[in-house]
Amino acid sequence: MSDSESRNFIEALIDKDLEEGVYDHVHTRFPPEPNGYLHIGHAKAILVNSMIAEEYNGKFNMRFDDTNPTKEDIEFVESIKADVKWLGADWEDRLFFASNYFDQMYEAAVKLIKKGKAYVSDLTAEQIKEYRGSFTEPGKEDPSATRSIEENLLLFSQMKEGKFADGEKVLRARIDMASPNINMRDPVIYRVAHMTHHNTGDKWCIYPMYDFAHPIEDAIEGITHSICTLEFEDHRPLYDWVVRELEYPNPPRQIEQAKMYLKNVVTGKRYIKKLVQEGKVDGWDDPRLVSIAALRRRGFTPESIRMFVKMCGVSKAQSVADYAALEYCIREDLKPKAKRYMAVLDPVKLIIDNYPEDQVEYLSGVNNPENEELGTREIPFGRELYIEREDFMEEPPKKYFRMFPGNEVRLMNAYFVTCTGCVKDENGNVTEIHCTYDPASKGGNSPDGRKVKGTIHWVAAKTALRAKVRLYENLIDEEKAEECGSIYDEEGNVYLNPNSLEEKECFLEPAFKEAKAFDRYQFVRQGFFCVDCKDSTEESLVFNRIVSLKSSFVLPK
RNA sequence: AGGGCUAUCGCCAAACGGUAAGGCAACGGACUCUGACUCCGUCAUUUCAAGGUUCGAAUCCUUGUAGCCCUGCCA
Repeated sequence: MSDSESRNFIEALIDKDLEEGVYDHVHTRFPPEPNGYLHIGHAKAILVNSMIAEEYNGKFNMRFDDTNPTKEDIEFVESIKADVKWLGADWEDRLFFASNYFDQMYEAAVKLIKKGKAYVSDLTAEQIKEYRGSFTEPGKEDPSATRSIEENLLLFSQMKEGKFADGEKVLRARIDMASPNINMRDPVIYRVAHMTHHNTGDKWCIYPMYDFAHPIEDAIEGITHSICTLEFEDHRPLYDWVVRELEYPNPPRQIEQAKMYLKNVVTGKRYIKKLVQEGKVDGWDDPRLVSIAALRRRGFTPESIRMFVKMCGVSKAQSVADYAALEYCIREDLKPKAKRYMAVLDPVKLIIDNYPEDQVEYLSGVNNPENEELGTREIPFGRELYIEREDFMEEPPKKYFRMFPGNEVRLMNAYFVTCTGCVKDENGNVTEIHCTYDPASKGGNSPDGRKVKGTIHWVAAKTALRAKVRLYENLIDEEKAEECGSIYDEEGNVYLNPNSLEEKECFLEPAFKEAKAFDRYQFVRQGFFCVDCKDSTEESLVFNRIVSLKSSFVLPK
């Protein structure tokens, strides 16, 4: 995942493990709980795990950590699988569910009880909390802790058999009620929950807690390096305790890395849910969001997200990545892949006065000058065209080299034209621009070798296709955020400008007739666009702007 | 008795006692049938702070400071 000179801390740890013979191979996993949609933050977890496996010629597992039926839903399993697959993380035939290990987990709990390392507690949730102590005070011994092994075994099997109501009994690990690490103060490892599980149905009414279940899942699957996020650092002693007490031969090692955050972007389920419910966004895959589904619909490629994750790197320092870095990655990826077609987003008519009235001719255009494999296409040309309103100025500032009266420019792939003037309505708005063309400059070059400084794009009026484009604005100018009605999170960070979706009617060249969902194009000087797979129909295309190009000519004040 | 973790350019991030990589962003300039792209150049005498050890410190020691996480029968 990076060059040999520059190893991140995870690679350094793995290198050391391999060198010292702690492990002789590498096996990682991505263990989501199926309780929501995946977002850009998960992409890091997925890709760091899978890329490490690839790098070390190891294996990568997909595993649903479904140990709490109260929060999970089968609905999410398929969407998570689809997203992980789309990102290119390959679990081959290793798709697992923690719930399939419930028998082994039960046996593991019995083993702990037999070792005197676990006991059934009669305390209520409130009492357990009270007995746990606080940051500055040690906890108190659970009165149930003195029960005999036989009694514990009996009680635990009764828990399993459904003899107790939810919350009536729990199984606790016996560790250290005075530990400065609160996770070690006899953590609950099994609770009673009479609930139908999406995978095991009504077979179980007791379910293992994360801290107990996770190390067992890893150990069963032969995971070597269990990569998780920083907030689990305090849980590592417990993770190690579990695999040690259960006497697994080659226990996995937990490694914690920082989460990935993006500036001015929401990943919190709570916030997104609210946006969806209030109708502020179109759903979990609204292109303004950063769920994997939204990024895909917006037009981001899996390659670009992989590039982004690599670029951001791995460390333990809490950090917030710049959205600009993600945009760089998609531009970089699409540059050689996207066909560069012409589209006019803000049209104004251009009339070539010396071009024959009813003539239509076809001109050849290269689809991507940087990638010949993308071929060429025929573009119809005629007397009346549409050009971008911003490509004409009656009184141009210095260094403006597009169209203005008296100036000659190139119509891309077509002819040199010289602007002769414009027609305005009673309000002074330009309604028509006039010019003359040089028939000798067909194809975009003049035989006499004269140069023009400007090249502009165009679409022939008669054959133009109409479509809808959406221009998203997700990089928020913090100063203007308030006036555009932005939504803030609890800490006051801007995370969505609800007005940032601007829809425009635009004109396209006829070649777009072939456009399909997920086709990506570069509209000359307008950035990269993707055909929206959700909203496009046979008759009407809808494009989402994936990312804009860097700023072009900006009018001087 | 509180514990754990982190601090290197606007944003990521290397450097593991031998004299501060790289990428993004930004800014100059060249080139151009996309004012994009590409190219070339600039961008940390200094690593949260203050002391100390050393010929030599971002790296070791001391004392501070700041941020994040932990008192679910969530993961």
